[in-house]
Amino acid sequence: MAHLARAAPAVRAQHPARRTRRREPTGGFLVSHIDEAPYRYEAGDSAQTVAADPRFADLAPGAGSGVQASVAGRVMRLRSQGKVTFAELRDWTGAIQLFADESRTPEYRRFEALSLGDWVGACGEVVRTRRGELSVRVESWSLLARARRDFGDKWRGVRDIETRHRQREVDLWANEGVRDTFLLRSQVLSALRRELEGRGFVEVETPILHPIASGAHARPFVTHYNALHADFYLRIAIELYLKRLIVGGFERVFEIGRVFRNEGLSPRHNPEFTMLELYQAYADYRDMMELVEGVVAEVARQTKGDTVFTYQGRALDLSPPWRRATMEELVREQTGVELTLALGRDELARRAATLGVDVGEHDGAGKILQDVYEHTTEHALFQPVFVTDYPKEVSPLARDHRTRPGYVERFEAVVAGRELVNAFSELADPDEQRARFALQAEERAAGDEEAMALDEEFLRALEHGMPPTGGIGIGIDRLVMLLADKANIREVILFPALRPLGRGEMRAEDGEPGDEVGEGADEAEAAG
RNA sequence: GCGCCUCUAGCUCAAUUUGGCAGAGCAACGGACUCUUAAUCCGCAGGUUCUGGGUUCGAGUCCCAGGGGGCGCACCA
Repeated sequence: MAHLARAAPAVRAQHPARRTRRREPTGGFLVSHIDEAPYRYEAGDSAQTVAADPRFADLAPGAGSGVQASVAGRVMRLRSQGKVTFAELRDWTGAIQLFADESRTPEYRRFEALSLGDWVGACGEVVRTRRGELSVRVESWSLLARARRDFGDKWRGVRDIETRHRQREVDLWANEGVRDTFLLRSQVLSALRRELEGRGFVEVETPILHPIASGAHARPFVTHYNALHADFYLRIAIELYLKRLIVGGFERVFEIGRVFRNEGLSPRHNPEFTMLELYQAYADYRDMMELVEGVVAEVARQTKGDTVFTYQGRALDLSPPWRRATMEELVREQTGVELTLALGRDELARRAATLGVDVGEHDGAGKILQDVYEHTTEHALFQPVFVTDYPKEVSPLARDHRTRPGYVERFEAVVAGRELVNAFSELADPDEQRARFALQAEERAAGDEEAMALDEEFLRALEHGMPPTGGIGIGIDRLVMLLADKANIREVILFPALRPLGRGEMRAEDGEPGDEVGEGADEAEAAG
């Protein structure tokens, strides 16, 4: 409270707004017949279709094509040269130059006075300038919208990371490659759906507001449903509802959606992130491995053109089959230390300590094994690997391993040192599942706030009978990071979570035009 | 939550190691120019140096507290 009072927004707002003030040019041609801010504009061509049109490929410098084109976009470069002006117009597809000259362009002086960032629609003959640049000669034009703020340095764009993430709309225009990253993200989602549908999977949508947040180890966000006088939770996983659909007869089902976990931010964690969860009846975790490596490789092929590419300077090969190794094999490989549940809790704790891994008082053998793996080994696994056979203790939803007591049939696919996929042969026995939840309740009682909550409706569903089922969860943001070669998750999320700006800061930046005395007249006139 | 780093004009950055009048490029604004490609040239303007205290004759610079951001740790399947 104290710091809010000190922000004194009213005082700060009296200072001149920091935004770049753009005024109507005062050259004596304020009365205009140029259509400004029309309700619609029909551009028959895109920058790309004009630039790539074979009819213009051999157009000689200084020659006209006799073909009319009509384009719309933002003015991103402007070079005025007396009685001719060149403008680079950028639209979704690319860029095309506009060429205006005093003799042909209506209200040429007004065109010349455009600002960078203005939205313009223009049409005219496609010509090649004397210097060889393919251009649309402006024979009519509209000012579709004005830019009253600029996009930063013409050459270097906007470097400030905070601005880039808070004002993504600016980042998208100011910095090269940003749009491509998000376009790639869209293509990845699209390819995933295509691949899954091609394998007979059906996409569904289950609730995001959950009365009980379960299905993962995580703390939820809490919200309140007024009509029901009840607290609800934003989902931390999609799992339990999807398995109920398997019970309901959806044999191959998936959902791509946002899940929410109330935890810290990091270059690899955003509190809301996109998860793909998928369940397949009659399948086990080995089937899931084949599915994962097949689908991920295919998505890479469709979006990157290859399953081999560089990630953060290192060659990464996603071609199937991926290596399969147990957690214990990998730990031994990495540390030289033999760890197995058969050693017992105390011996495991001793060996963990020699590896510099802290062991909690309540940690069981399984938790210790997992901690050692995560602290010593996971980050070192760069090429894709299926890490298999997790301790039962840390896997309350996975089915007992068919041959190894104390373990479950679970794997994580690790790529570039990070978990990309978590999957298992699903536990289907309702009594066993209830017992697993009971163990989780004990852990919760012992202080583990992330221990999984018991979901009675899910247990009832299992009592109706769930066939053998394989299931997987894929972190979509991390998959996109890999394919887009980004080290920070915020680079692949359009609007990542950031601390909200204080009221004072917004106020100061959005000062009313009136607080600059003497300039209001120009703006008022221009509006008429 | 803890530690380290960081915050200067709309944007990108300067501001001698060791405190001495806060600058440049870009864009913006006014103007010149009939073929530009980060055009060029002339002119003009632009600042609570994140905020609040303190030390000092003097603070962008040093100290304390707070805020935003980055990275690491913790947390986190």
